[in-house]
Amino acid sequence: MHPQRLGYREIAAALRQDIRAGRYPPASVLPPEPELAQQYGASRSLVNRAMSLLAAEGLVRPRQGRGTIVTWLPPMLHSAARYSRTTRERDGNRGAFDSDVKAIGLEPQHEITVERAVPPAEVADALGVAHDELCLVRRRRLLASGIPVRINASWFPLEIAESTVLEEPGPVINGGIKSALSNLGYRQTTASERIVPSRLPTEAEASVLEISPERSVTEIVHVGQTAEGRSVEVTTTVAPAHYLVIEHEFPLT
Amino acid sequence: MHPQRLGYREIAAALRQDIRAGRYPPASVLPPEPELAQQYGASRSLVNRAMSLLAAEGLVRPRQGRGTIVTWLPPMLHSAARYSRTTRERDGNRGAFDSDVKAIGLEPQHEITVERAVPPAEVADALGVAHDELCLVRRRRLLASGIPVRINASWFPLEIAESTVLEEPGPVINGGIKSALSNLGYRQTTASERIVPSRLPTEAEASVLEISPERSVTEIVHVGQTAEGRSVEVTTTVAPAHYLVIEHEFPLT
DNA sequence: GAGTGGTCTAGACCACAGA
DNA sequence: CTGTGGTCTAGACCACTCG
Repeated sequence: MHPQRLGYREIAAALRQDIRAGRYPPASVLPPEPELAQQYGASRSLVNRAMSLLAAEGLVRPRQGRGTIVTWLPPMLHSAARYSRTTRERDGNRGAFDSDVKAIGLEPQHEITVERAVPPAEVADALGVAHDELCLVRRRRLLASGIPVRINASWFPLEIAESTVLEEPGPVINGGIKSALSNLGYRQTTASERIVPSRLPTEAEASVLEISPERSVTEIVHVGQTAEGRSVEVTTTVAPAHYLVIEHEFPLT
Repeated sequence: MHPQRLGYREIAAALRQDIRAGRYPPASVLPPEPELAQQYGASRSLVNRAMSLLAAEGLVRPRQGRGTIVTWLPPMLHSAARYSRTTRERDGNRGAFDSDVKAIGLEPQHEITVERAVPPAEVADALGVAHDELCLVRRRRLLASGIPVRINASWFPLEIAESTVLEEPGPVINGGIKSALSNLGYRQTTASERIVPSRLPTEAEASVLEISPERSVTEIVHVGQTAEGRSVEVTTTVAPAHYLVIEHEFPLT
């Protein structure tokens, strides 16, 4: 099949190209490693090492006993402007996510849970609540044909969110979270974001996103404030690195 | 030395901890792989695989014949607010970078080149010039004790920058680029940025940043515009992923 | 049970840097 | 020349999934 002996980087490159070219579509299963080894005239160890590269890049997700699933999603999903401020505020990206995923022939899925919990210290500080204070948290997990693409957690002080529309379970809040908060008398006028482009996932994140522990993630922490300077919403986003592109625009003084 | 047999992830974890704890400081050289193999009671193959993990994370840079150099830099350099808008505009981050690097006991270095070149299509489009039009480009490479930390390229239309202070070589432009452009009659009022948190480097980038091809990078494309909507400056930043943290604040409408 | 990926070894050869 | 990391093999055993 392949005339020359290839190195594991070259095997990875070949598979990478096949995947991006659509020869192995997203959510499909790659041929087993022994078969690929034969195709490329290499040992299975070598193919396995090539696979580790692709897994770390996020193109692929090997699972013991089940085979290796293609987790690469074409640029459409990452691409520009969709995650811009206006869209995000309008509907929490739900619509944009759904149409992006459908556009590449996959099935968008949402999992939403609403609960009361003590936020991590970083979030508590941003919200200005005590480290042991219960808050309301709305968690979402977005998937494309079973591939986890992003997780969100939106935190609100109980004082604000208790027994409001925010505490209702269900996939959509009419007009979005910021609109709902505004109706409750907490209109946000400024927001700040901290972006960590790449870090290793926590164990919990790796498990929920179904990625290997060495696959890095991008984290965005969004804090919304009212005109009085009160932080009323902290939303954290964690996605496997490369599933996100971020755009923003700002005035220069 | 180590009672139990460790897996390569565990060996990597042990080394990771040692590095972060300062047992192997930045820019120092790790013990050779055979020695580590003996320490951990494992084969060299295993240690080598652990090293691949650390290299992909960017904690370490193994070089044939020379040994494995620690390239991890403590959070101080990444940490918040330093790369915020105000600082970046003030002095192109030069001061902040120098003091960050010195604070961890390393030597900051800058390499600056100024030349005329045809920009990549993406930059040409952003500047609104033809794809074959010569532009002025100021390139910088920032290093900490020989470890490349970041590369920048600032592009300007020749029409604006020809024979101005922007074309002078040398490390600093008094007051920064935006100030210089303002003095030339091109005051910027808005900027937009596109952030690609994680992607594989081009060959050229991997070479200039001295990273392996599978070590991902973060890219920021910054476009500055005048009140008339003319793009007068495009600055691209590429850094090994995890050397950057980004913060910004914006008004909500 | 059969087939998948996950891990590991022992040893080998190579490319490169430096004394 | 020696010692470094880079690559590769052949084979082994394990853990997991599914029929």
